[in-house]
Amino acid sequence: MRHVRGAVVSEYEHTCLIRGDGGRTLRAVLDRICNKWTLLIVATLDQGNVRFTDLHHQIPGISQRMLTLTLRNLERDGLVSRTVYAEVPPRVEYALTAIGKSLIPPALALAGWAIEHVPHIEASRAAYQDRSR
Amino acid sequence: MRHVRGAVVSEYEHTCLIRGDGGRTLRAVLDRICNKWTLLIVATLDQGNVRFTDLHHQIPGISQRMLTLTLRNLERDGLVSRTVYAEVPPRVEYALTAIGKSLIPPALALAGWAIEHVPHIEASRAAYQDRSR
DNA sequence: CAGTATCCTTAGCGATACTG
DNA sequence: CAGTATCGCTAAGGATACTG
Repeated sequence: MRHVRGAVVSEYEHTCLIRGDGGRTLRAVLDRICNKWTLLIVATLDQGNVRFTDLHHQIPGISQRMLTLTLRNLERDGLVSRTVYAEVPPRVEYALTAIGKSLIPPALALAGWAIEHVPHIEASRAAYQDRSR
Repeated sequence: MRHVRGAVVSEYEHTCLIRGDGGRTLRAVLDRICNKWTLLIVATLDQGNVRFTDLHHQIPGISQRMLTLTLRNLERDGLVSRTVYAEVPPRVEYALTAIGKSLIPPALALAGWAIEHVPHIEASRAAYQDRSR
């Protein structure tokens, strides 16, 4: 319960965090986060410094192209740091920044919700299919 | 704390919630949630029963088409209920189901993160732009 | 009021091949 | 090792017009 201009406001008002500016702030995040590989990469980088090839091996199914692109976006947004070592053969290590790390708890909240509810959602989808036949 | 091949492993192991099945469960949710309108609609429906036209007015910028499509998907996944009243003119009310409501806390976690970090992220993007000029 | 139907553009992604 | 470059597909979404 919260108070706004003296009135007691029920829980639903919290959702103004979501609807706030017409959803623009939330969407700014969703647009960066909700692509196919970002959260997987962030979760993988949570173990510390990781090299390009290690990421490639630890994330099944990702192509070099998408790994590079997603890492560039994460670097550009300041969630991931990229360190190049002047060696031969070249070595590049990626790591989460403080902001990158701070993304993990909310991501875990979503993952927890997923694990809890996805089975029911899939059942619901299947039932919906049957109805329209 | 857990041990892997004799080494002590810290918190990062929590992220197996995300990486678990190669990220399939999490992606099943992200795929439904991360489109442009879903979370906005869910947040708007948190106020209770809402009619189609009310949703249309309360969500700035959404087209009839996308409102219908997104609502259908939410209904199909069991997050939203749809009630048709046999009246003239027609009346249709949408509401969150229990599962739909349960999505709000994780969504708020993400929205909170967004509000806290998006300014810094945008600054980082701008700086990145400048560097490549 | 509460939708459908149609057309169209763009962004995301995969596959493949090549390189400093 | 750590990437680029190019091509091609598909799905998301917007604009507009129509309807039981």
